Formats: sequence, C-alpha cells, structure tokens
Amino acid sequence: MSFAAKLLKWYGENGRDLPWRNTQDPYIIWLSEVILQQTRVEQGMPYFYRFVEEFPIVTKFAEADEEKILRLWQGLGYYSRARNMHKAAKMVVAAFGGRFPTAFADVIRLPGVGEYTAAAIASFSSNEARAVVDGNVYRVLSRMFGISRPINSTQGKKLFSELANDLLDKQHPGLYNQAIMDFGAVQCKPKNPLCDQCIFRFECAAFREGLTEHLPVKMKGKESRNRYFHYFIIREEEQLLMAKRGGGDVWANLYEFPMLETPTAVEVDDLIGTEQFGAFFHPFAVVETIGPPTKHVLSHQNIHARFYMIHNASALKVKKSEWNYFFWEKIDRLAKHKLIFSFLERNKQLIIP
DNA sequence: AAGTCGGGGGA
DNA sequence: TCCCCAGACTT
Repeated sequence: MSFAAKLLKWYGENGRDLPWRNTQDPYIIWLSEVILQQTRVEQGMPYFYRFVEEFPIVTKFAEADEEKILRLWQGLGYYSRARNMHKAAKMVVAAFGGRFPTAFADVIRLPGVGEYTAAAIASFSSNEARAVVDGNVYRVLSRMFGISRPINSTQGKKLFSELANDLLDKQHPGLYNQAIMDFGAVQCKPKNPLCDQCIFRFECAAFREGLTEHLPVKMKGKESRNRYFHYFIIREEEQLLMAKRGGGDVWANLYEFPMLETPTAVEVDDLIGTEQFGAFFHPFAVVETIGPPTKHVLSHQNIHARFYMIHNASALKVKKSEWNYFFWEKIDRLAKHKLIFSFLERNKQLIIP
C-alpha cells in the first residue's frame, strides 16, 4: 500500500472532526486557515466560531470596519493577519464580485495567503492538487524519510515542498492534505510521538535509527531582546486616556495606555527625572505605582512593563487630542492588546470609577 | 537569508 | 526553561 493510501486509511479511522471540515466554501476555509496560522486548533476554535457568526459571507467581512475586526481578533496575536484579511476580503469583492476564489493562483495573490494557505484553500474547496506544507508535514516527512535538512532553510523548504507534492494523492488532494496534518497533530507529535502503535513503524527512517526526537531539524533564531515599557493610567472623570499604537512595531493599531519606553530598567523615582517623562508631565505630577512589574513574553522580545497611576490629570503636558480617550464602559469594546487586557482584568477596581 | 510579528500549552 | 503551533511578510 502506498504512503498516501495508508495515510487515508489512518485518517478514516482516526481523523478529528473539526468544524471547518464540514464545508467546501472557500471563504469559510480561508477564515479557518488564517486563524490557524501558527495557532493551535483549540486556541483558534472559539475565534473561528465568532468570525463565522459575525461575518457569514465575505461581503460582510469586507464591509466591516477595521476596529471591529481587530476587536474580534483581540488576544489571538499576529494581528497583521486580521488587517490582511480585511484587505483580502475587499479584494475578493472588487476583483471577484464577492465570490471567493478557489484556484491556487488566485488565492495566493490575496494578502495574508502564502503557499500553505493557498494550497489548503485550493485543495479543500475544489480538490486542486496542491500539497500543504505546514509544521505537521515537515515533522512527518522529515521523520519518515530521515531528512535532516533544516526546515527553515531555503533549501529545506524547497526539498520538503517537492517531496510533499510527489507524495500527494492526486485523486484526493483535499482528503490527503487533511490526513497528513491530522497524522502529525495526533500521532507523529513533536514530543512523545506514538511510535509503538504507528502504522509506519516499520518504514519510518527516524524510528528505525532512533532519531525521532532529533527530527525535524530547525535552525535557531536570534534570542529575544528586552524592552522596558512604562504605562500611565490617567483618569479624567469617567474617562480613561488611551493611545492607539502606530505601525512598524508590536501590536500595530491596537490600544493601550499612554506609555514611554526606556532602553534599560528604570525605577519610578529615576523615571520621573528623565527627559522623556518631562516631556509628558509637569513636575507636579502625582505618580503612584500600580501592581507589580509585569513580564510579558513575545516570540522575540520580553516586555518588562510597569504601570503607574497619574492622580492629577492636569499634570499632563501632551495635548489630549493626540490620543484617544474614552468612557470606561467603552474600554471593553476597544481592540486592546493582551498585556493591557490582562492588566485591566486584574486591576479594574483600582482604575474604574 | 534573516528578522519580525503573539499568545498559549506541553514537557 | 525551551519548543512548537494548519505561516506570512519585510528587509
């Protein structure tokens, strides 16, 4: 029996029942695939339901404003996915009359849709013969065939992509693609794979040579840098002052408290003496530290955040028109980012009137 | 080719 | 801690 045939048999007996598998609607598949980029199925699931509910068809998605989309995306991370989806939805309306394309060549031109997602949409919605290559596929193939070429090198990507397309079941591309990813997620797991009851136990190169835990090979990236954020909570009557982040940095276009960043860790007494602080506040500002220093870990930077209450809003130098400010009831409806979101949850009683 | 973009879970 | 997750985009 061929590799593909064994895989399909395994899938028929062990495949997971996931909500986006019960449709061939390319729009719904696109929603699920973008949400699942670098995201575990369990984490993405509630977001998938929310987006389908809110935007059942692509024209609804295209019509929505970015604020609303970002708010729905809040907490999921990699927010450029949400912004790119909005652009893509508008393109589908403009270029395809609102009928979401299924062809690989069409969908890969949409922002936020790369090789993987285009292959997924094309194969699941119209059975176009394009092999998906995601983290699961890298792991299954590298172990099965004993390939130690790094999966994040240019050569490695090319090698695995060609191999994946050679192995693809051209008669059932969609089913095969689902099968190999499920096999990677359920059976050929990153840690503690279930080798002793694996259907490929006698053919798997890694199992035979005891290399399972050394494959796939991945080159290490740069270690993450440290950043020091100082957030100021400023109340005016029933309002909390919030600032919208710009682009070119983490949390683009999302809301947070007005803040300044220092190149090193700085205690509050020293912070007040800095030039940056002086540009924000008059010397008579009353500053109180709120909560403990908080470390927020991202994939490539460690954010060391401190929060301060400014008790006299009149000490604010900067024009408020440069920021957005809101009634506190509205705070929950803004696309805050995770760090601010969790701070608000913990300290609501301290800062809400 | 390397860097950037989040957050959460498992071991 | 470290690594990974149905990756894509920019430099």
